[in-house]
Amino acid sequence: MRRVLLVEDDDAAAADLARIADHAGWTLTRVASTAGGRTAVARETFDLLVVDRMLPDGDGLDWVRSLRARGPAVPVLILSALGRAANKVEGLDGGADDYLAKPFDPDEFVARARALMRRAAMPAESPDLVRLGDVEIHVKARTVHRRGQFVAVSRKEFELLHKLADHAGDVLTRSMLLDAVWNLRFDPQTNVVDVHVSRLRRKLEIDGLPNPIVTQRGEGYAFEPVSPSEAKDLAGAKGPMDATNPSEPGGPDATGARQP
Amino acid sequence: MRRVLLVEDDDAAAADLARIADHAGWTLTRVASTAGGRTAVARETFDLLVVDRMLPDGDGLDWVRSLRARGPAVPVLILSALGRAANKVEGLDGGADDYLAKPFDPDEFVARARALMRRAAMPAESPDLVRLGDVEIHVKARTVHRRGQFVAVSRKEFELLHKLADHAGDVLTRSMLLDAVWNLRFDPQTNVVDVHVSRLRRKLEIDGLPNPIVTQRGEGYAFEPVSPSEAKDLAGAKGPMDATNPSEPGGPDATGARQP
DNA sequence: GGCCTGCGTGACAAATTCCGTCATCCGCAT
DNA sequence: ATGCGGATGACGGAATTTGTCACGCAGGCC
Repeated sequence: MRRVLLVEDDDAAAADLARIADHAGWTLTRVASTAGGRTAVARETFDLLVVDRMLPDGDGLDWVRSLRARGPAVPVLILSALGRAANKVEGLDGGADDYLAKPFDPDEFVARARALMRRAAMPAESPDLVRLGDVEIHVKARTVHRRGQFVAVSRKEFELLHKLADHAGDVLTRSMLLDAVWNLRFDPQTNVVDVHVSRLRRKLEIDGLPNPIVTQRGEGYAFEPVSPSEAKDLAGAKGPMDATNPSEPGGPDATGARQP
Repeated sequence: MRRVLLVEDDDAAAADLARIADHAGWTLTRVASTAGGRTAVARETFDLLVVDRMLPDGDGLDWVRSLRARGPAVPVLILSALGRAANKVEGLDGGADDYLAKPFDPDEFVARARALMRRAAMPAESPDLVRLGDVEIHVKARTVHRRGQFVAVSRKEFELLHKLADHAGDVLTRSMLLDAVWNLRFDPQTNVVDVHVSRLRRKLEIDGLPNPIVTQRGEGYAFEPVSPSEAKDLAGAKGPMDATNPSEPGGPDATGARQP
C-alpha cells in the first residue's frame, strides 16, 4: 500500500487527487501548507510527495529544496499551474523528480507517480556492488545477500565467493583457487579448498533452490548464477548441476590438490 | 562526465540532441536501432538511455520492457512523436522513467535528464538503512559507512553505535549503555563502555571532521549527526562538541560506572 | 554390479580477532 | 592548584575463523 503525501491548499483539487489516489490503491494524506508537509514527513514515512507550488505559506518548491539539501529523500512530483518550460526547469533543477503542469491527465499523473515510486525503490547501481543471479556482493563491505537476505560469511569465505563470482560461468580449479585466495603456489596436500567451499555452500543454501556453486567433477568449481525469477518449485530440476561441458579447461591438475 | 546513450534513427533529431548533450557536458553515444542499443549497453555503462519509439527494427519501448524484465537498470527517458497521454502512460508503465513528447523544449529535456540521473544515483531508502548525518548504518548486514567510506566495526562496536544512533541527539548514560549493549544491570566497576566508545570513535574518525560521538562530561555519550554538507574546513569550529546543554537528563549515575 | 577415485562434511586443534580489564596520563571544572 | 572524569595503550582470556584429518558417500568407469 503506497503512502502518498499531498501538499495542496485548493480543496477541489485535493478532492480530485484523493479520488485518483484511492482509485490507484494508494493511501493519501493531505495537508494544505509546507508547514503541514514538514510535520507529516517528520511523523510518517511516505512513498511519494505530491506538492503544489503556490501555497498559503510560500512556494512548495522552496520546501523541496530544503528536503534535498538534507540528503537523499522520498521522490517528489510537483503539480502546478506554473506550467511553462522555464517553471519546469526551475522545479526539476530545484530537486523535484517530476513536474506536471495543471491541468493534467489523471492517467498520466498516475503513470508518472508509479514510475517515480518504482525508480525510488530500485537499488542504486554501484561499482562496489556485484549482482549475479540472486546473489549480491558488496565488495568493500564484504557482505553478501541472497534474495535480499543477508548471508554472514567470514573473510576467507567472502574472498572465495568473490573470486568464483568474478569468473562466473567458468570452472576454477583447486590450484587456481589456492593461488587466488590462499596465495599458495603449491599443493598443500589437504582438502582446504573443498572444506571452505562446503562451508560457503551451506551459508548460501536456500531450501528448494539450486546452490550457485557447482562442482565440475575432476576439474573444480564454478559459480552459476541462479535467476531471481527462478521459483522454488523448480528445485527438482537438477539439470544445470549435471553439466558435463566445462566452459574452461581445468585440466587434470584439479585432482592434484587432493590428499592422496 | 555523464554518459548518455541515444537510440534515434532520425539523423537531424540525433544531431540536435548531440548538440544539446554536448552543451550539457555529457558524452553522447548514438545508435539508430534497438539492436545497436543492445550492443552498446552490453559494451559500456551509461548514466541515461534516451530512446525513440519508432525505430527501424521495432518499438524502442519493447526494448525498454526487456531491460526492465532483467532487473534494476539505467534510467530511461523516452522521446517520441507518439505524444498523447495514452502513449505516455504506456511508456511509463512499460518501464520508462520519463516520457517527453516531440517536439520538446531543450531546456526541459536537459532538466528532466538531470533529475533522472540524480535520482538514479541516490541510494534506495530501506527500513534496513539508518542514515544520520554522514553516517549510514545497515542494520542487518551490520555494516557502517561514513561519507560513503566503509568502516570496519566489530560486533560490539556496531551494537554500541546502533544504540547511540537510535537515540541520536540524546545523552545515553553509561548504565543505559551497559544495559542496552552489554545486558548488565549492575556496574561492573570497570571502564568497558569508555574503552569501546574510544575504539568506535577512532574507527569513525575522519581527519578534519567532527566525530559524531560526543561526550557529555559527567553524564554520558550522544550521537550528534554531522551534516553531509559540512566541509572539512570547518573542523576548527569545536562549538558543537562543547555543548553543555544535554537534551536528556543523564543524572549523576553516569559516573557510577567508573572504576573508583 | 563392483571397484576406485573424487567429493562433502563432521570434528578437532591452531591461529586470529574480539572483548574486557587495568593502569596511566591528559583534560576539564572548581 | 587540585581532584575528578575521560581517553587510550597494553595485556590476557574468550570467541571466532581457519586449516587439517578422516571417513563415508557419490559418481564414473570397466
